[in-house]
Amino acid sequence: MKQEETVYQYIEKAILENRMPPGTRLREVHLADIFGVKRGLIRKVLSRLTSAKLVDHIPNVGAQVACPSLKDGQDLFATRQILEQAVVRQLCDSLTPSQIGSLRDFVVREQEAYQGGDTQKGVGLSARFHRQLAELTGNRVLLEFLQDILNRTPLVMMSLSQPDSTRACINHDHRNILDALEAGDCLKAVDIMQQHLQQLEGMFSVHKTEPTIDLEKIFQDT
Amino acid sequence: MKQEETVYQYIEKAILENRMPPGTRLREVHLADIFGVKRGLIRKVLSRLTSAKLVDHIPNVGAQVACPSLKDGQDLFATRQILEQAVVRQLCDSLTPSQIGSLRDFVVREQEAYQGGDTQKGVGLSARFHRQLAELTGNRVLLEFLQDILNRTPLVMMSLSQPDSTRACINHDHRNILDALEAGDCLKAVDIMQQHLQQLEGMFSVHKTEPTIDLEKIFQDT
DNA sequence: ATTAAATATATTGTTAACAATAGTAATATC
DNA sequence: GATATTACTATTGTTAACAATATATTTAAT
Repeated sequence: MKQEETVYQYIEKAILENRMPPGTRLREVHLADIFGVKRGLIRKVLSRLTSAKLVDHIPNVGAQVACPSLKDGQDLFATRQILEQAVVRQLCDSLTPSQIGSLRDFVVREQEAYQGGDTQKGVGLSARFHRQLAELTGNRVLLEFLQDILNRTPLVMMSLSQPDSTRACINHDHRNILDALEAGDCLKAVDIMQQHLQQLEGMFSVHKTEPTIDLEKIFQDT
Repeated sequence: MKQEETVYQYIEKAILENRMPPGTRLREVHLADIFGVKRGLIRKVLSRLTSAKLVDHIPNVGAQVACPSLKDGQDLFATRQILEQAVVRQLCDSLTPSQIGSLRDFVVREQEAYQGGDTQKGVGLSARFHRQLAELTGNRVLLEFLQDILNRTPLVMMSLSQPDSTRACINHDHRNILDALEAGDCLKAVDIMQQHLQQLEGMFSVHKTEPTIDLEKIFQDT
């Protein structure tokens, strides 16, 4: 495969899997040495990751793993609600039995991963489930947008939620969504999706408040 | 302003205003000469325009103004329906009188442009109206996605619609949407938006069919 | 001992030269 | 004359050296 693509995916994967916490510096020569490539190539990759909002770039200083704000997370989830509810609504009267079957396979594999203690894999498969739903609409623009959101979500959760919170999709919700879709119960399917995402959002938005370093307050007693 | 940004916006503007038809070759040295900048800078700009899908890039051959397919246009409009209906739904019970006022100013300016024969300006202001609605939701992710769609739309219309078709937003629709929003009639506002976009989409999807160069058919009598 | 200034180092940003590739024209071969 | 081969030109892609900037360290001054 094309070298640039390989390096891009390595770094992207490391960010998505939360192996590099937000704020981690990404030095060009360092990365170039690690992957055995020239600095120019790293530069292109970092530039792409920056426009994907997985990396923050400060001119003349460098790149670091992105640190999404609380508002970023809220806007992300609000938009995700819009898109995923639309996805479910559209799939409700268009899914074939074989498509439902392949979705059920996903859910089973996801459950196995969680039960086997492989949370990392479970989280990945959860995202894949949501992605798969979008893909089945056949709308590539919609898929692209949702993929964008799904990619940014782990950083949001990492930045803003407690480390002990499980951060996983609730598996039975996925199953219930499929049941409702199979039954053609559109309203129910949308409703479960809505609550499902709301619950996920609840995992971070409660815990941390916007880090508005309010200098006023800090120096109020000086 | 930063040189790269300036050049980016010049080229972007030329594409958005349909001054360069889809397929137009964008040669690096040529552009570098025109803007009096180095080739490396042009390269970065073209790369960014490519990920914005305004430019197609063929490895080792070069860049050209993007040629969106019929399916691209359909997916774009389907997603736009989802986003803009959500925007209207959200604004229905949150718009302040002053916000409605500033939106009305937009519509007036748009109408003046069309009546003054400046279709170019009118089309631009139409897009600005839709953008403004999204901006008033305060959701930056949503705005980013809709802006992306609005930017790609002129190329879709150019690629796929008849040259004589007016390609403009119907001005009174905008006014009617505002009226419904002001009256707090959410269902009506959404309905007008839906029809409005459907009408816009109708301007291209009817006219041209996917250019599936079906070699089978061409050589069927040989 | 603290602050300020100067120096050194590390890092990003730019560019000009080179390499690789694709497209085009010219030449040779049948 | 049509086709294949070769040489040429235009264009994109890569790289190593250089420039500019920011950070860290040292030195000097009070």
